[in-house]
Amino acid sequence: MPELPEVETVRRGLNQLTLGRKITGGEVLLPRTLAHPFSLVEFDRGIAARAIKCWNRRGKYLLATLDNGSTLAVHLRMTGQLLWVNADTPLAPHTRLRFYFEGAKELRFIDTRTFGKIWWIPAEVAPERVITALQTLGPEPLGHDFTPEAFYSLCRRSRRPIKTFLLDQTVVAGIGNIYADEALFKSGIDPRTLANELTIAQTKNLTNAIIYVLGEAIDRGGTSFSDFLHVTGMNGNYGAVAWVYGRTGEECRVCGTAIDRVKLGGRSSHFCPKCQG
DNA sequence: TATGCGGCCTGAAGGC
DNA sequence: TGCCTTCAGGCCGCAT
Repeated sequence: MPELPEVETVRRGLNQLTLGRKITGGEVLLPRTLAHPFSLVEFDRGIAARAIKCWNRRGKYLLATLDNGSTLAVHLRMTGQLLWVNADTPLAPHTRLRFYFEGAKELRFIDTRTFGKIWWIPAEVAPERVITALQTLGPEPLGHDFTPEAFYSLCRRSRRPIKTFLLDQTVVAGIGNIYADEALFKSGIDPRTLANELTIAQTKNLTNAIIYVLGEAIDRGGTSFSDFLHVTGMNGNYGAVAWVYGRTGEECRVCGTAIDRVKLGGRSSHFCPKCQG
């Protein structure tokens, strides 16, 4: 599922391929994919004849600024993919939305489980007013605001298991199940540990581990655990080096102990009972 | 206010 | 072989 590294990889790809390109129109194949506006006509009118100035990222949100100041936003959720293809490329199953571009190119939104969302927001409306979750997003983990001190201060106020805490996008933006497990392994912390029971040293280790695993995954072009594809259709390759995620029963790469799995907040957590004891 | 949990959704995998 | 159940998980809304 796309987390920060995958979304960042997609953003970089989109900036290479679509910048300055003019959208000629769109087609919404699954109406519930469109979160805003509700009217398909208004959406089509909003994006038509607009060029893409740049793609930015906030947490797991992709935000494109168009040449008239309006915003095109995309959240891939679990299985969403953006693919840049020639217009004559056969339509893949689960294609939910198509953006037509000059030069017989298309940007297609493909989403098996249909959780993904797309917004078009006019220039006179702040994106945060429509996508209200943007108002409460926590700091970017690879930004200057994400410090061990600030993170420790937040941890002190929560009695949730640290794994559940990390998945809260208001705490830190962009972390999902995969990288939460990986960062907790890297810092030697049991995912069931209550956030407010972490020591200063542990929160510092965890902060550094989050920054490390996210940075490494971006360098490798995102994970290939599940449905993630680069905009050109290439797989990322982080999955080959995962420490614990998706490795239940397999030997820990450090100590050889079998990787264990527990449910926390309805989500699977993978960990090494010895290294994270 | 903080926390937990169900629902949404579809394909894959496992059990019978 | 075919059917049924379970599982995967990001986010939202509701209940406690």
